[in-house]
Amino acid sequence: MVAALTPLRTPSHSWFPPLQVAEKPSIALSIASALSGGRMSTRKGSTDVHEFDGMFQGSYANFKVTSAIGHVLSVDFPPAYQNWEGTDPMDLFEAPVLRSECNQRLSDTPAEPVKLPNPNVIECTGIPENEAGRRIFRARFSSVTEKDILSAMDNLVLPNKDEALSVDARQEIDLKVGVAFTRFQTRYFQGKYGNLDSRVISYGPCQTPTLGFCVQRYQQITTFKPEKFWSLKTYIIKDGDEIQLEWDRKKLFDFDVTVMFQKMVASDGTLKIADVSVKEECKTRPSGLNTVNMLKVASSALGIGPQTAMHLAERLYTQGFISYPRTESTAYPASFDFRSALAVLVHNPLWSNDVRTLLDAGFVKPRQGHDAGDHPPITPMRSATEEGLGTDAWRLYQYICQHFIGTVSPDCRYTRTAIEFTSGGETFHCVGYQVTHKGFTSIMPWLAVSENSLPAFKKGDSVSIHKVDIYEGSTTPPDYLSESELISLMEKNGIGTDASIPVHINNICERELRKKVSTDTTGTTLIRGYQCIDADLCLPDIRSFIEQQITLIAKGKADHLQVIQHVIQQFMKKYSYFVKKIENMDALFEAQFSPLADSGRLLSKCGKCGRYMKYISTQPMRLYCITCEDVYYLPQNGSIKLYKEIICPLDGFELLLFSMVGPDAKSFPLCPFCYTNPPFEGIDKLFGALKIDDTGKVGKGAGMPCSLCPHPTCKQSMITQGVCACPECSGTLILDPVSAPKCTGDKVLQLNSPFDLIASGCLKALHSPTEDGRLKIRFEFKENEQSTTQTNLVNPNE
DNA sequence: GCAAGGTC
Repeated sequence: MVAALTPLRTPSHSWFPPLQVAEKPSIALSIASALSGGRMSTRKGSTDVHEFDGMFQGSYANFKVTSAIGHVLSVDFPPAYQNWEGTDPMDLFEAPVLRSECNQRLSDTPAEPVKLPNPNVIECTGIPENEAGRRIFRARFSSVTEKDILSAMDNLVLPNKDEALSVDARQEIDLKVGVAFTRFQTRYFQGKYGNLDSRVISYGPCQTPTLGFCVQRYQQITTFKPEKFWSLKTYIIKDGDEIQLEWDRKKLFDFDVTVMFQKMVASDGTLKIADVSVKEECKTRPSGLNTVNMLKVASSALGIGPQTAMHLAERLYTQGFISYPRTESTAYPASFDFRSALAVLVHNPLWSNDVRTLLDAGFVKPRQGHDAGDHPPITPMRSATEEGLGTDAWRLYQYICQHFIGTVSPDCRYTRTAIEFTSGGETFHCVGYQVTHKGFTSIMPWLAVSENSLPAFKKGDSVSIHKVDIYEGSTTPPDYLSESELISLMEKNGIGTDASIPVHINNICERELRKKVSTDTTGTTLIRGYQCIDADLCLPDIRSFIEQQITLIAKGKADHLQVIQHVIQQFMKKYSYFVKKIENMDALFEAQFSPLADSGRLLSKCGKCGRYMKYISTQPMRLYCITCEDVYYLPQNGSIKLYKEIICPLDGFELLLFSMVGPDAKSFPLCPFCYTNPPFEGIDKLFGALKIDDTGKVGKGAGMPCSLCPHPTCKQSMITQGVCACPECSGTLILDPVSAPKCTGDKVLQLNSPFDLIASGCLKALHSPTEDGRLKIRFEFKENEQSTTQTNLVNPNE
């Protein structure tokens, strides 16, 4: 599972030290500590580099250990496929994909700084593939312990390209499937309904089945039909106490039959004690705490959601209070020092008695759990107080401590006494519990066995019946799916991982797909839609299918390209069937949402039919022409109003003025049609409308406002409004059409697009003419809460 | 604006 990589060059003349690259910083630290016996020096950087001297394959060597930070490469579509308008989602399945660096550079490499990425990491080291003496190994260990790391170093293996290829395949499949379905259904429903009020209607092989679990339970509840049932409750009086006996038949769904049994028992009048059984039973202590179990307890017992719980746990980890919080393992490594771990907790009055007893009288080893080959279970490392941590962090820490102490405490032992009675041919019973050893339940009292003592009964004796009643009850639906139950279902079905489960749950909550209220939501409608078109789309099998296919790649049983092609083809079939049958889902949306024509208010005349369009102000902001049935998307996160009733000379649409929010917000005019359908080919490349960021990725959502338009005569275009080149970027300064000048003689300018303004941090640009005909331009920038100004002198016509 | 999965 965990791997470190050791590229080593040992040609006879040049000698390079072994470099080890772990998958994440926490593991680099563990490896370096284990190999150096804690005697290493650490250089801080984007990723820390730990250095120490030691022996490698029989020679002295200066080791360097560093790490990646999670995945090295992420995957996305090329710019040409980023445009929602111009791309048929179907084409995405066969589109090329680009891999780019996620968020990291290895901070120390023998050659050049890191360029690119399991082979990924190998390429990152910058050592050419055919370099003489390049030797690359993989250290495989099953737990991050000194013993396993040392033995992994003695048993190095060659890197496995198949495993890396299977990860790449999953990325590509998830991207193509998710994005294609998401874009199609978002566009389809946003183009028809005005009150969906969500930016996207997303689909994904993890998030959708997760939502499916919630909706499935919701459906069980709403379609539940309660049924009446009846039961016999028989009472006796023993030693002055009334005792209620349970009927072995529990309940019957037929009243007349229940009455018949009641008469049989009542006419007998006595109960014979048929059996008395006394058994010693035990409730076993927990095994080590892993992430998923911690999240379940946090949600159900502490009321802390998965996302928050993970944040708290990460903070507790970085502050040294607990061990690494992301782990699947519930088994401790054989070498784990429980005594030291316990000793850390001895001074906290809350559990000092329990801990002292365990240290003095002897503790037990935790129950054997599951060893996933990653980090040990989550364990307290340092003593803490509530004041030092804050309430919620403290409650989580307290649970982690109690759980740990529980794991090394004895099992809880109790005596279970069951008495069996017969009367009129019917059998009844009562059960008593008597705890003999509290064991771990004294530190985890919520798991305690509840005691109830029974008077002494002797087999063969008889007692008279005090009364026998009929109890009428009714079956009840299950509760809404709790977060804790959802986590269990996801884990059981292989949906997400310990790291991503909180993210998926958060996604469906944030996108308002899952609500606890008992009303239909977009989420329930979506799932009902999949159910009637292609139920596979919202079932967990969709994830297991992908996982099972890419496992073939990882195990070298199938060619990665063939697997990707096969899986993509399956999804293309599903996609085209879904598109063909979307009206079945639409029938459900129609019943729940209002058509665009009934939403919003009239604003701006359509250039095609001359009638006013509807402005939909719920996100995403857009215009809808009822006559033409066309939708025009607007810039988001701001306000929009009509702009001086000016008509775009290119298409006859009425211009709008968009204003961003905030104190220094900029405004710019736009034509609703041009904005998403730029009239000039290559506009994006010519004028930098689409921002290219540091990673070379094209920014999304930036359309063409008038201030980018190269129309030669229109008063709003860049050509007529442009003043000069911007000294800060490659753009052009444009006269701001609306900002009122604050000082006489000054005019407020803005860069060629509001996106540039934000990108360069420029708040304002004021200009005033100078005597020699040039313009004095003062720029105001804001960085780290500090405002600075810069003044430039320019010739207006250059 | 879109997936999932890593980690900060």
